[in-house]
Amino acid sequence: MSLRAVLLITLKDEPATGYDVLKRFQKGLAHVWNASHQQIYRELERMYQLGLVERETVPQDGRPNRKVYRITSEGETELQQWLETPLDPPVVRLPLYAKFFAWESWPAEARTRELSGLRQQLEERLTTYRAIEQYWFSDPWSMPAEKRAPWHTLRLGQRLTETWIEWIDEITEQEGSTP
Amino acid sequence: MSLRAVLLITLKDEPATGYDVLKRFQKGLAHVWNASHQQIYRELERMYQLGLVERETVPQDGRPNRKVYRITSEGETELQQWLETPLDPPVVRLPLYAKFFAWESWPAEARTRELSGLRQQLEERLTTYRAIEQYWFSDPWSMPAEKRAPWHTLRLGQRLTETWIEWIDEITEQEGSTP
DNA sequence: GCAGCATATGCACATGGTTGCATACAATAA
DNA sequence: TTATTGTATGCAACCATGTGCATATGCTGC
Repeated sequence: MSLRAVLLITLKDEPATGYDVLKRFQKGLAHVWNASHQQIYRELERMYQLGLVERETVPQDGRPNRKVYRITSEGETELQQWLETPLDPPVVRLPLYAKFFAWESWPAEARTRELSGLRQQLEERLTTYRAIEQYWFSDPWSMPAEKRAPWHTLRLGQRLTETWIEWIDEITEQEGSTP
Repeated sequence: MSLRAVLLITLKDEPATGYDVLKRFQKGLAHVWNASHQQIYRELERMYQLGLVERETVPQDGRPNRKVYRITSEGETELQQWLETPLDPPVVRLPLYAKFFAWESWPAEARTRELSGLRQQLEERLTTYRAIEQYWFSDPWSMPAEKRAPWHTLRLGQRLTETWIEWIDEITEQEGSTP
């Protein structure tokens, strides 16, 4: 259901084809949401069947027609409802935790690789976050609240990533994972 | 694949029936991993077909037979391989983020409900974590490393939860979500 | 005496997501 | 010249997970 909501949000902002949405995900929304082109096309078709979006087929020569989707009032209602319904608490299910429970069988060398690899990914993520922040939100408080809102998600992402990194550093120090 | 690994880990620790595993999840592992009884029975059956576990059927009267599963050497190998392969970076896909991107359509009242509800859940989770820590890990450094390992996952859970709470508090202060 | 829970397993269906494959052409780079 | 990338859509199969239902009985508490 959440993918549907995300699609409705982005279509509300501006009508788009499946391909356009894919690009939006890849460009500005990758740290927030992601979906394969398959998932997007399928969901848009379903939403069309349900009347949540309408579409206009724009012919092109030499290429498949562009299907431009636009949110309908039914779609707006659906979105509104979703926004007003509190979300389920997210399920915790981290495979990494499982590895810690198998400590005895987990070779120290593999552990080092795992944790340092993860740490590097997290660092890269942080760099991305910082770049996005500088580019889009260099002065968030001069923005109106609705433009500023996405900045909050970025900030949370940053902090959670930082917490992860601190944790990894502590463990590698304590359990001697750096050989 | 991770559920399979988790099952292998817990079976390695001690042979068990599907039901036993379910109870282990509910008791000691809920904050780490969870799965419905359906998922467990189905996966155990599949693993049996693949030879990763063997089973002994213990008849009982008046009740379905107990099928006690035990890890095989093929299962051990599989687990070993899983432990040695670094995990994929976890996918970020938080529906809450989507709501922030729909700020304009998100009624302040719904936002308050959402965030304060979430905050409460997080507080409860923290309480649970602290209780587990006191009960199982009151003196982690006196434990051998392999017993202490699960404590690290608990610590990470705590810190991430705290980070979330701080973030919520900041937002509600800044954007005035507390009426 | 009966409701509800614990024990113990399982089928069937639905939803959400991934992966592989297919089509078709234009523009750009090697 | 050929290979790759970008535009644009879609089918089919599969994997992971969740939900509802079914079965059968013993034990515990009201």
